[in-house]
Amino acid sequence: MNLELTQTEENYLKAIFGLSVSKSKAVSTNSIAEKLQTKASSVTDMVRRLSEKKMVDYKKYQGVSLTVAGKKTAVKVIRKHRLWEVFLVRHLDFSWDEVHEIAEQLEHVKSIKLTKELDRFLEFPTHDPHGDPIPDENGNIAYHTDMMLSSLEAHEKGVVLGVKDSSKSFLIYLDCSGIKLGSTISVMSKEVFDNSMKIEIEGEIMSVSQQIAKNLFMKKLKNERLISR
Amino acid sequence: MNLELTQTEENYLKAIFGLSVSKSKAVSTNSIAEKLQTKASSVTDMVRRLSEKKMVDYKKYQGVSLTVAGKKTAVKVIRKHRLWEVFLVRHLDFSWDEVHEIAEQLEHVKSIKLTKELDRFLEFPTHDPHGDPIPDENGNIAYHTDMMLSSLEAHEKGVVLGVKDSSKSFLIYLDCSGIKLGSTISVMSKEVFDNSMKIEIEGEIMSVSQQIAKNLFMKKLKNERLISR
DNA sequence: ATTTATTTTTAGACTGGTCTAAAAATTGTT
DNA sequence: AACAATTTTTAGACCAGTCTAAAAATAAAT
Repeated sequence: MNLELTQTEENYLKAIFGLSVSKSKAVSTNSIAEKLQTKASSVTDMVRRLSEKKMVDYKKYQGVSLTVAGKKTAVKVIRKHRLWEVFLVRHLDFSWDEVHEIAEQLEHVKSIKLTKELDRFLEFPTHDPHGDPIPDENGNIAYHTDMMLSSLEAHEKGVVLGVKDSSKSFLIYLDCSGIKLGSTISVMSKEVFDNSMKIEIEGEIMSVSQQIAKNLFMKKLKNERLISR
Repeated sequence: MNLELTQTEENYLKAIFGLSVSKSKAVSTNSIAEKLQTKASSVTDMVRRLSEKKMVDYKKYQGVSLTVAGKKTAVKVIRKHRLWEVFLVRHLDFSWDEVHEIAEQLEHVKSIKLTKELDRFLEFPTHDPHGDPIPDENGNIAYHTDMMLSSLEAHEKGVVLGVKDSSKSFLIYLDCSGIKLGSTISVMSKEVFDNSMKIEIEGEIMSVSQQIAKNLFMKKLKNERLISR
């Protein structure tokens, strides 16, 4: 058995990692299949291989969870992915909704020195262009425990730190609406019946659905209205 | 049949391209096998596939040659390889003997915009760290027709432009000897019996074998001795 | 608790890429 | 021209990764 991991295997580990963040329990075959756009039977096969390589714990019909080695590998790949995203946006003029698929390829390039030097070149960034934290060399992740836009109340304001859903369509929506990382948003009012919000951003007033508001990480700002009173 | 090329297929095209530069005739199965460290039977299989994809012309027992499409693809991959090498050396503190294997991975990342932006970011370099020319966006390659060190005569001097053999061991040898791109070398004398040369480089005097001298591209400099006469 | 629905796994087949061993074609030598 | 040596191709097998279709296990519903 070859101990080196293929790109596919790394992608499986990443997917399992992503799924096990929210649920602390074992991850189901079907959920992995859905996330990777493949079939459950393929997942079963792969999970068995990863189990032989001691990357996941797996008991038939009981789902999978990452071993320490598996988690370590997944985090390394995520680190590379996010570092490349920073590079693409900062130096190659990509916008944040374009970088994902390219980073998906770059994340599998194998060279410890490469990752290290890239990190240094980028001056040790802590977050990628979507606001997601970049794991450090030892695999530690500084999750930001900030609130979502949806949990801000009327007359409060905050700064956009990142997105939870980083699907292309969502990112494009944000671009079109002029919502960027670092944008300051003031909540004007909240509709009771659908939880949509009227917000003000750089002078513009617009409405966002709860769906949108639930996917924007915000840093709440001291409310100036209170101060000026 | 899938028209997208796999990394392996791209590597075969690159190898065939490399082999057909020197020999204008069709390339032999064995030479490809040797270059790619694989077996002749594997080459036959792959060449048949590439032939179906109209990337090579192939007649049994008659060797292979690239079609226009095949050459175009090969050159694109080489372009990406060399651009990444420039990036690694210039911005990530790699030395020229370390970059090859990483560039072998990066060259397969698929994104037209990526290549374009990388080129711009690097300010449109014309040569990679080994002195090899970087094909332009249209696939044109500016081969330098300069001479080898071995063809310089005693009392002549020149500047190191690049290497022909870019094997790791050779590059390491050059590093240790203090021979760099841009170094000025003066030929002191040539031994008749083994064609080795006594050279002077940055004040140091050393001896290089013909083997070495035949693999260094040089730009001959006007001989100051002649001028001062 | 038995039946039904869902999830998961197996079995078997396909593709891309590789190999070994043997057959076929080409080239070299006398 | 005939034999030997070399090169190239075929045949058959294997691994990684995928699929479909069917079987087995688990979960849900009555």
